[in-house]
Amino acid sequence: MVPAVRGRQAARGEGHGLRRADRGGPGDVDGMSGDITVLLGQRVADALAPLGVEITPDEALIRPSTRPGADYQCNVAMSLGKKLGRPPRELAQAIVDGMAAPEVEAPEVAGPGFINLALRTDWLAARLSSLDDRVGVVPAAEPRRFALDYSSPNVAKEMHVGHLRSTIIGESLLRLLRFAGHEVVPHNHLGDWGTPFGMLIEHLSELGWSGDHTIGDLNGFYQEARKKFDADPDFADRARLRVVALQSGDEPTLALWRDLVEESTRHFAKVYELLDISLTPSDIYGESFYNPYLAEVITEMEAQGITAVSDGAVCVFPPGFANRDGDPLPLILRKRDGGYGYPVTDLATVRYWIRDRGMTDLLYVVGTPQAQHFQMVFAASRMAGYLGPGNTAVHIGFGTILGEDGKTIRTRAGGTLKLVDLLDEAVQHAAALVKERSSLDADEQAEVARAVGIGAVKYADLSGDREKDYTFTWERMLATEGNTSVYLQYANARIHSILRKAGESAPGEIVITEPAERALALKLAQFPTAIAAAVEGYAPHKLCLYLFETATAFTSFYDSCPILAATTPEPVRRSRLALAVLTSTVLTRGLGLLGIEAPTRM
RNA sequence: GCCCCUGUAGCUCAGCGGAUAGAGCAGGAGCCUUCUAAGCUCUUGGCCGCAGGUUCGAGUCCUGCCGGGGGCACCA
Repeated sequence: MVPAVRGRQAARGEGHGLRRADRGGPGDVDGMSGDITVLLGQRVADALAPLGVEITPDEALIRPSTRPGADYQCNVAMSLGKKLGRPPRELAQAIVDGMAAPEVEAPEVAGPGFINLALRTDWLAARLSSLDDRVGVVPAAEPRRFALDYSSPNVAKEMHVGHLRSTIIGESLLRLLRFAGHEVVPHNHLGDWGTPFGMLIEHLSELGWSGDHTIGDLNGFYQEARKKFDADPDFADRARLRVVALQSGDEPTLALWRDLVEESTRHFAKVYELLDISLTPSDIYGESFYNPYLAEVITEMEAQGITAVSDGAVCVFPPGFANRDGDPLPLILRKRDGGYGYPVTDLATVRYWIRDRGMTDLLYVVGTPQAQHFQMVFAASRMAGYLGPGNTAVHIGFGTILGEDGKTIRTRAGGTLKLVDLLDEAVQHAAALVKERSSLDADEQAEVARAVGIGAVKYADLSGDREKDYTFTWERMLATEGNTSVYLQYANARIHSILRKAGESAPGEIVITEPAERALALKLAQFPTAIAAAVEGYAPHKLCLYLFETATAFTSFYDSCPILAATTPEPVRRSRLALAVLTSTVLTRGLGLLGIEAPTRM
């Protein structure tokens, strides 16, 4: 049985580096914080200090409120009252009495000890007027250095749906973390090494490789090689010799291997371009890259006495992991036959990025089935000292994409769905939708269809909790209503339409009078909170939800607050234009952080 | 057998120990001579899988069951 070429995404924590304390800059205490909940939390903390209670802004338990007349609530008095032995309502009142918060109306104590907080509308307006295109997001005061492993397709195979989520989620995290002020080095952990390459290279060699094949040929090529391997023992023997030749650096073998890698890299680049993914060939750190370090890693771990030989294999047994029989579960570093076990590559990865590249945090965007593997790798890395106390390693797992039948998505014939085919279909669906609705010319429609189709695929992937499976349906994905990228893009396009028609009217000072204006303004001011939530949890869906709420707030505003109508007084028009511009900035920026384009016309 | 993820409206999903659990779709009722109706407004719809526990307070935390998915030594 020949192992398939399987990489990270084939079938496949700890604490993380972003605590709330990392949020916001030094401006937190002087009212310049991007995140209003941090600002309000600081106000409450300041009010508590004279009472001899020290808390962080986070511990003030500021939460958005759904009650009429309140924007936020503070829940700290109940829990704190218990600890201090004071009635919660009394403590809440003491906080209210001692609170100096020019941004809020008079706070009110309610119920068992809630403090209701309403932002002053004029403060809100002034704040929005002061925002630039970062919309209030303050870069991290103490930036981290992240090594981000995502996408990770396999050489000699076309990308398929199994690579989609890692690629999309990873790209969004890359953009989010960088926007939040962190350093991020992406790396593409290609499946480009191991026993299957013996078979592939041997087959390639026998065919007389001319170098002008396409990856489409290579997909079938893989199957041929495999068939041959299973049917012809002589070929199988030659394939095994090729593995040895490859690993010992035989130049003709390596040359063929490089051809495979280069051809695959060209294919990946094409898919990445279509998907608007940042990864380039220089971000490739495939399995082969770590090959030279594997022996050292094993030697080091042996020298530390943390390895054991079991059934002839060199293993590490991180505590707390058991197999079916309840026996300790190993990470196999070196197999009985002398070959390397795949865990050692991941250990070498940890060592390389932390020790050699000086990263502080490691992120792995890999399917949830590999959760245990990563837990064990991280545990072993701690044992070996590759991960220190100041480092974190996080497995960013995600669920499976399901077809409408609830099973893993496949072609009608039952084969693996090629990613390019899927994306082409998305663009085609979008093109049909655009043609039906749009008055743009054909070229513009094609460009919009691309943005809408690709955006829909990405948004569908990003808008739910990433740990859950999700069902892939064109109908829901491309719905023009509801929480979809199309709805967000449309809202943004409408704004641009207004701006084009605004003529000599320019955005001006924001003055809030109407309820719909205030609701929109509040949403816009919460952009930094949404970014912080998405970054802290490595959870792009939190940004999606925020953007959807912002878009609905805008369309309600659009409906009830005419901007360019002749009856709208000039100052109001200028204020509303400013709100519209800011909304567009938020939507464009937000979609951009998800890796989705925001066309100005649709 | 052990471990991980998961169960919230008919459907797809949010929900951070806080007040009466929220959206969208679908269903029902309205709204375009006015900035893109790919839109807006109103509305019906819930034993948050079940049972205990923790506490001022549990969809949220803990324990045990039940259902769904996944993983568990030489493939990667």
